Amino acid sequence: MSGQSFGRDKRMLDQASFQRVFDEACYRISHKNYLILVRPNSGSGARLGLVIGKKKVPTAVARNQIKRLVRESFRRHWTQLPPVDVIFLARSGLNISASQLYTQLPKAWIKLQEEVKNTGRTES
RNA sequence: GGAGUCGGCCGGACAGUCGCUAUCGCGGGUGCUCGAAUUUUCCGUGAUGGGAGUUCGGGGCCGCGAUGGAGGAAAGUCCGGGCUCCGCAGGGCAGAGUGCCAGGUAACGCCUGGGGGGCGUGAGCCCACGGAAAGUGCCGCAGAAAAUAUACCGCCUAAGCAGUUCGCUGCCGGUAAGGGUGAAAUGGUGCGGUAAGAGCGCACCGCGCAGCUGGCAACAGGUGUGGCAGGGUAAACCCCACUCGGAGCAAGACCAAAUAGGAAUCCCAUGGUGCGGCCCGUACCGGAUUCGGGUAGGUCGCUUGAGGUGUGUGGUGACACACAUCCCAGAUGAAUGACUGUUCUUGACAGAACCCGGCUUACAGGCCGACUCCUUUU
Repeated sequence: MSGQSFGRDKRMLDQASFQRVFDEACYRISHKNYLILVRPNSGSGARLGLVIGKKKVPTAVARNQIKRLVRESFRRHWTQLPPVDVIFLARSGLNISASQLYTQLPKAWIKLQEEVKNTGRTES
């Protein structure tokens, strides 16, 4: 399996997984336009979940674009990430340009990686 | 050349790398799952039994390869169908919708053709376009009066009465021509007529009625006749004609763990516990297998269809028919993308969610065809 792939094992697929992260998120990375919640998982690698509300991003085209950008960025940086569940939440006003979001996200992944390393917490 | 009308089409392109998803093919890659076989083997009971392995086949997963992968509006969810489930003897009422005529269609509030009215020099465009003598309601402001009519400014003084300076004045009246108000004032114009006037009479126009001609019809034309009914509003109630059962793919169908409870059959023990002093009796308490309901979850529904394209035939046309040919998204925490490069005209509105036919709304820019008006040149 290549590190660049983005199969079903790297996505959060059911309600239960989402609820676990919402209930006990260990880390959160906040930005004006989005919020990232993180919780270590027992699996083999990081998994991504997306929450893009219709009220936050009104048009379907914009929602799709944001999802694709975040997924793409996650896919590229997956090898650097510890085994955690990540939820990307859109906040209102996330209608910024595509390239802007794409350049911001790597910083968030690096920050996430360092924070997990420093605290050293893992799934017990 | 300029201005414009109508109809149709396109909605950046190409290459490379890395991804997502569906289908197909290949691969003894597979520690998952289902079924069958088994001369294999292990465990266990009081009894039926329960695993493990091997072989074969299917599915899933994994790898590789090939191919396909958002729209003209996918949108708004405003109409009409298909498809599901529920309801339903038949009829009526209520409610909702539609509303010139004919045709097309599975159906429509859609489309086509025609009629009528309005706008435009024109190509063309627009119309909720049945009924106001069935009834009810409403009609601001202005105006005398907004609907069983009425008389503000006016006009007249013929007839009757009174007065008189014999000019006329007043009363009783007549009238709706003119003015003024308004979106709208009880047909219009002209002539006659009259005291002044008035469909009071006549001509033409308008309107109503009757029959005639053309047309399937809406309607049009012309003939005769009636002096004229009588404001507007029906996207006010209403009347008339026609149409309509309800819910929606979270429809619906199937498979089905774990846990709890239920039913049936078999097995052995005639055992334990409660009631009881004891027997009898009665209630509850095992194991195995099977069955039905059913939750999480999964599968189907799910894309071959009132389908696209081409040709021919019929029709003014919407469209229909025949033949040939093609298969063109099917996701489900929800795919159809990202990056790099080249190029042009620098890319708008915008994302399928059961499927079709419409309507409406949004939209950078571009292409094609037909037609109209103006101007110039030959």
